[in-house]
Amino acid sequence: MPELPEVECVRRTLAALLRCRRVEGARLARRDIAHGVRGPRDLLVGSEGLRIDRHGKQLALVGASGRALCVHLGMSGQLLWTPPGRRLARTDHVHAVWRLRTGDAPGGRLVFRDPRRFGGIWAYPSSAALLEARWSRLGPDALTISAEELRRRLGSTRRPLKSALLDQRVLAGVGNIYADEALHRAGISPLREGGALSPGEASRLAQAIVSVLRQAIDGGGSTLRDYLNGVGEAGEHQRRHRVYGRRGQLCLRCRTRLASDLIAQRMSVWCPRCQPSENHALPEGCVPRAGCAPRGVGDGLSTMGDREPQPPYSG
DNA sequence: CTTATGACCTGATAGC
DNA sequence: TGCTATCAGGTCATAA
Repeated sequence: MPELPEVECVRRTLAALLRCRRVEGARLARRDIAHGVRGPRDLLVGSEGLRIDRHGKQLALVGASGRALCVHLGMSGQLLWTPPGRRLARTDHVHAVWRLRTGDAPGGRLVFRDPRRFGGIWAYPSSAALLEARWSRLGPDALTISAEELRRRLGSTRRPLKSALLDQRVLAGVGNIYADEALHRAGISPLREGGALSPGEASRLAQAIVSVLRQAIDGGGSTLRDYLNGVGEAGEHQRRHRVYGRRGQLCLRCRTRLASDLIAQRMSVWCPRCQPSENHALPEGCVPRAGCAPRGVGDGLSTMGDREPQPPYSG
């Protein structure tokens, strides 16, 4: 379910809470969603001063002792904190519960819920071990991707761009929603060959990826169905989607009817006019095609915030 | 090696 | 109302 912005919102809403709490106990309701968990310590019981990191769509809870627990929300996962004395909002599909403590007082509970069970948790003796076993296999975090690095990661792949952008080994954090949104903002078709981007196109795409992800984080993420942040709040960014979920409707930039098709088994939506599938070899910095209004003008959507200083995403 | 495909799950919704 | 089919934000193993 959650892509980078949603996972980052979960991280931010939990960071301060976890930093000043200790894990008093943990309960694993389903063993099959947990990996490498042999005892309570693997679930961070006894750990305090928890840090919460993120790479792409994955989270890591790291105790002061160094023990690390990777949490992947998969498609339908939630990591939710509930204050002391409050009952859980939902108890179905709750696979793990951590009982927290603040000094002598109860510190509430942290819950991992995942109806579809595409997510899970992975325990490691250290954050270095987690990095080595999991995060080293991912591409660079999409929130900080540069044009040069994006182009390098795409290499000479013949796959459609959409397909390459969804590959977490190329770039970590982009999923179906933000791939389509970024490609639309960049004016590049999802069908273009991944390895055939010009430096100018790669630059537009990298900027579009970073800015759409930042905007989405500012908007609290996209809540389409059941995404909630770490304290149970829904996001608002779905109201700013320009192509995702709008198949058959008109392009908000040029009023052309949006095209849609399955690419890499995922529904993809794009504007055939703003995002031509042929590379017209335009000079660097050129807006994709005549007839399209300049980006951010006349579409009723502000691009403010695109150039704000980059917020921290770790620690 | 790269790329494509189906499998893994549950729940919401549309259509009959 | 109740049934079935389809679709959904993500990976993973396996096959081509």
